[in-house]
Amino acid sequence: MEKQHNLSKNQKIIFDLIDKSHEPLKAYSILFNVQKKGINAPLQVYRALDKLVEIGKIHKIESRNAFIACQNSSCQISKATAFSICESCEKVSEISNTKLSKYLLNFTDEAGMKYSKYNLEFFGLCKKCKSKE
Amino acid sequence: MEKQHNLSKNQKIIFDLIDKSHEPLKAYSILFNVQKKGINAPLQVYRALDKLVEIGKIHKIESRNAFIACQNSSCQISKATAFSICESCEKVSEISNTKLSKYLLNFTDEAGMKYSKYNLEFFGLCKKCKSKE
DNA sequence: TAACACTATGTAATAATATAACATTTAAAA
DNA sequence: TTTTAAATGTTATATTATTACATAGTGTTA
Ligand SMILES: [Zn+2]
Ligand SMILES: [Zn+2]
Ligand SMILES: [Zn+2]
Ligand SMILES: [Zn+2]
Repeated sequence: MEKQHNLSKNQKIIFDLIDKSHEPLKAYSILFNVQKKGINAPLQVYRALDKLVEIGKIHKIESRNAFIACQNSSCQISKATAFSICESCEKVSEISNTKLSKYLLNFTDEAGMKYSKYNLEFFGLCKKCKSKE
Repeated sequence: MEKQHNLSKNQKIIFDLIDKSHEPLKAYSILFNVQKKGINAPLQVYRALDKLVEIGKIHKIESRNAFIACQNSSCQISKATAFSICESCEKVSEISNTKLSKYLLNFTDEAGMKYSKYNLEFFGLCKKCKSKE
């Protein structure tokens, strides 16, 4: 059972926008879209994003500086994330694969270190783009 | 046998700086450090960085917006990269592990897709920082 | 209730990261 | 040589993110 986080006003506005979106959203595009709701400054957006990332409701796609809602209700820890990114249409999907996450959380490096946190981004062509080639 | 890339003047200056460094370097820190060599503008740095990433001489640490020299002579393709990042001292090491890369390059997602390119960043505490806890 | 700690908000200014546009030069290939 | 591609130089600007400071709400506890 995960801890219940009651989102604040700004957090809820911004989460709802990201959650409704079918593509990753960038901070300033979010800002533009929530100005009618009274959020006027970048910092208001970044603060909400930081919190939402921290509690695992959204993830940052590092290679794109963009944010998507978590698709995996069990990953609200937000510490072991994997995504597939289409290099043609920029479609991003979260990968929820138990075997993969187990493998990576058990991975031991040369120095014998294990890591409880990782971010993995796969790149390629999505099905749709592949068929168009 | 990899293709030999003869670096241009700016590329060589910037690669040498990154290669000598014991930590990832950020673009504007690079700019500052090469101004005495006649490189004056951000774009000159970014162009060299883009090329060096493309040919696999350096990698970008996406979560840090910083660049390190490739430690793995066989990965000049620059398409399958893994790093460990210390969240305390920010030390970054490239992970060269055949089993890991084989596992990830063979990974098949729910839709049956395989990916020939990925970037993986592990986070934790390095040995030194762990012992200080 | 009052005092306190903690979280969130509002606002302005600015820092840090990255690209667009255009002119010129150099190097490699045909 | 002619042509093509790659690299450079320069200015301006776009995009992403944080610092600093003031204020307001929320929950806890004395
Ligand atoms: Zn998730
Ligand atoms: Zn696609
Ligand atoms: Zn490498
Ligand atoms: Zn460390």
